[in-house]
Amino acid sequence: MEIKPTESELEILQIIWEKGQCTVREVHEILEKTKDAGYTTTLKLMQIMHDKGLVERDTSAKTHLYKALITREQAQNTALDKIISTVFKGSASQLIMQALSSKKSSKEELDMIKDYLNKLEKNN
Amino acid sequence: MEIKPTESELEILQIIWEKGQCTVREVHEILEKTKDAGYTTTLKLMQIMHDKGLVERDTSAKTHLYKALITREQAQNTALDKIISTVFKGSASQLIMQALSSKKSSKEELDMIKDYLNKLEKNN
DNA sequence: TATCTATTACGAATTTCTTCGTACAAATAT
DNA sequence: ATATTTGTACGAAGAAATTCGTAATAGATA
Repeated sequence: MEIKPTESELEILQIIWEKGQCTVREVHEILEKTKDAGYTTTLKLMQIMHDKGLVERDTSAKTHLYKALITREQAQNTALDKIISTVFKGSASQLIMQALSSKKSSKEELDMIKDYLNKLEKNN
Repeated sequence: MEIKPTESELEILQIIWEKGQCTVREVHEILEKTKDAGYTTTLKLMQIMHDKGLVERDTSAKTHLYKALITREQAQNTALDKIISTVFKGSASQLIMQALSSKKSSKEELDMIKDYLNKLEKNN
């Protein structure tokens, strides 16, 4: 089975992940800040996401409540796989180095990454 | 100015980056191995890429020669920015950790990354 | 109860991306 | 010279994603 949310669907998922569960109105209000689309557009998108099995919803009340059916981690991995194969020649370590060099993390973040690396090497 | 190659355009760019420059035929022959589309489809896509300014071409001979106008690094950064903002809550270090944990690199790669980290911290 | 408002349903228009067929031109082979 | 092969140009069909308008309905309010 394939999970490949579209661009707009990811924008919506992000909001749902953050909140845990959402009404269409809540999603739309947040979306509106950065995007310029009508309420029914958001509604339709969320209905389509439901058809695709990306979200589930509780329809017991008039206002439906949506929850994500895929985790952020799943979406992260799908996204990583895609860009690793399309722009990083299949090399995850290339991606990591590029992210390190161009996205400049703080010292704390770098330390965290280093710790994690050490832990990884120990477990081999 | 926005550079956002589509999925198919990236597949083509990848081949051009690899070879430096390409004819449509060369690109198509490689594409064919993994994809199932006609020659004129590849041609059309490359013409569109030219219209968009993603590639330039030398039309002095009958068979045109295409070169990339954006670098792999640019495309990598655009792609990274996009997924960092859509699925990693804006955190590059999150992306790095996730890549480390789920894409398991070899010992050599891990060492390379660690070296790079040390170099980074020194330069601060 | 009657009216107003918020919400869902859904078809359809729009836009973007992909694919292909056909026409024509240049190079090559017969 | 003519036929065949190889290439580009380009319109348009097809597919996928996004956007919106309108209708129906449930709930809230007067």
